[in-house]
Amino acid sequence: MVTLKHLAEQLNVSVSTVSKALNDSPEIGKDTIQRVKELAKHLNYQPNKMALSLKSNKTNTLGVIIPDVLNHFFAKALYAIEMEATKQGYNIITCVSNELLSKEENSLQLLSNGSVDGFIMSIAEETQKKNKTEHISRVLDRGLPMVLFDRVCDDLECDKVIIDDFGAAYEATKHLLNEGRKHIVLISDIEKLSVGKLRTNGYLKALQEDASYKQEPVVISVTKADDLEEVVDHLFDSNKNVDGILSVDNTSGVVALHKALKKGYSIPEKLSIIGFSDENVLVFTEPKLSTISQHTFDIGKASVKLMIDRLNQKSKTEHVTTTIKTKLVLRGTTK
Amino acid sequence: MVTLKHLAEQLNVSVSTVSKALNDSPEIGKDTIQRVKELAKHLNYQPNKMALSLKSNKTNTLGVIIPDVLNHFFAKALYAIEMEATKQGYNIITCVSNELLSKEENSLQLLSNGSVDGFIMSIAEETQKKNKTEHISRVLDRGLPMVLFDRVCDDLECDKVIIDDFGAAYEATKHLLNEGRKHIVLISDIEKLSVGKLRTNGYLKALQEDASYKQEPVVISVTKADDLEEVVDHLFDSNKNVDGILSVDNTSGVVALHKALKKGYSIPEKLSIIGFSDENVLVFTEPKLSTISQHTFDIGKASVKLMIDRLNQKSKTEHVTTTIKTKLVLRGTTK
DNA sequence: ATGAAAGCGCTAACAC
DNA sequence: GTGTTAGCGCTTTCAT
Repeated sequence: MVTLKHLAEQLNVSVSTVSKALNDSPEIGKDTIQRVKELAKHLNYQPNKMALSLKSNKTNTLGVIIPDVLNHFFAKALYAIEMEATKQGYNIITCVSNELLSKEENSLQLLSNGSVDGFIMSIAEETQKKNKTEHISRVLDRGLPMVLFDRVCDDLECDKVIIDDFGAAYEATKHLLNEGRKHIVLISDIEKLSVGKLRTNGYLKALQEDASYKQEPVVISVTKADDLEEVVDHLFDSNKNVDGILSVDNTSGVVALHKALKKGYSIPEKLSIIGFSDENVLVFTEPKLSTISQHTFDIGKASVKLMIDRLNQKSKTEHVTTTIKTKLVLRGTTK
Repeated sequence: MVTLKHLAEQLNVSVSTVSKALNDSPEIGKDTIQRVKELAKHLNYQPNKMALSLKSNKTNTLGVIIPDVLNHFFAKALYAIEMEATKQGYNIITCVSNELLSKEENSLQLLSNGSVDGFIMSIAEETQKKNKTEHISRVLDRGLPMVLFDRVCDDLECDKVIIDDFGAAYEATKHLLNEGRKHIVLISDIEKLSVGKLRTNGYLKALQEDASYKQEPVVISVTKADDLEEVVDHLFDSNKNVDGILSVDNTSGVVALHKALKKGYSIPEKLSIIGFSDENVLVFTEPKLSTISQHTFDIGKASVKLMIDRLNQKSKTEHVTTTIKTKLVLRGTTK
């Protein structure tokens, strides 16, 4: 690795002269600057990142902790975060909590030693279930900024990026109601998560507000351990006259569509389906699934922006929560 | 941030004493060690990562560059890499090349300044098409080790993790032949990639070796710009008597299955389909898609192991190529 | 216009 | 058993 010292020796000047020259200091003569820069380029000199960080106490690196890369939502958020961070001159260190509290604690702990300037994170399922926040507060107390996205925690004082989960589910349910649906079932594999509960509440609220809707709400909660296909099969068996399905997670909408078609439901004539899925599943559906689009890319991007803003201001300002708009995109599975 | 200096001042000893005590040096008295460790724990002391790295010239961080996080194969590889790296005490800095040569060059350049101890990477599509390798050689020349996985380049002298792409496709084609299939079509959206070419060659070889197979091979190459569903529709229109489909990429097998069912093919009686897809798509298929399992998790894990081995040995040994076994998993879309 | 020296936080060879 | 010192690569204040 080429260092300032090497350049200095070769040019018979001091290290500090080289440093200043490379930083275009007005103290240094034009010709010297020229000579230094030429050699630096020629030798492909790169300022050592660690030395820079040690000196400046800034790493230009963000810690990103997501619950699951195999979940397309988080993969896309990660993608957006990486894009935007790169654009802003930041690297990202990625950790996957695997929905586990212990891994989340561990990652936070390990990266809080000057490895990163701040964290962008979405809370693990286990953490939300157990409602643990000390490991996060500890980070905050150390003065490391944190942006929470999607799965947040109201008790924590930090910047957040969310969508209007309640409103999105409410609106989707309203749409089904307006289609004249009389037996709308909600299916969710995220009932234990903050976002899942909000979405369910949106669904319940919409039904409740509709005086002409007589049916009891039906919430089908699937866990990771369950066989999703079996649960969906059972849904159709035990709700013979279902005419609307709202899936508030990534995959169950697609599965419901497949199963419904197989059972001979005519879609969307007899049955409407709306999912929370990403566009990536559309290629696997026919008719195309109507979805609530979360604008995942915007969520990731906004998280980085919030973080950079926070890092760039010395004075502690109020924490902000950005809400990304969702959009109900009607396709082939709704009227 | 708590430093050795803080501890030293509070305890009225020197910084080096504190350092040695925390590292259990035999030079230091038992009681001193005790006192130091207690205070360190109490103050939640964490050794500064940057100082450590600067001193030791090791970062305990790996640079991971993948072409596309939204591709489930790479997401899973990333997951495995993160898991194994964490297990071995390494962090990973993730960059997404987005299949672009320029981003790949950029990431490599930016992280070659002492940010990472080595790189684990899979080559971008554009890079493979243009057959550029200078940016990679430059990294290698600097003495930074690199492990290439999946999409490798034969000209580069470094460790590699691959699967037997040729053999896997060959074996799958053989299976279709043994089923008595007489009109087997290959579909691929990765014809431009090293792995795609190898798989196609495996298919061609198997057909060629079978004297009783009279049909000309049919290779349908899809690009990102094409509408996959349209191409698949066209496949069935222009190959009326197709009775076997080998999809060598992630998604086209699933799409082919859906389209075939819609067109009324009885599967697997009249038509067999084998995909290279990950298990994650199975929930969307009925009957379940038969696939070539790539053991993606093992690929990621092996990459990290190779890297750590390389980092742990001073002497330059021969570069090694690890081949991960694939497995043909027969499910509902084959006889 | 250039250089010497200090210091970021840490380790380790070398005193005492 | 503990302290002093130098040095990792860099920036920056303060001399010259």
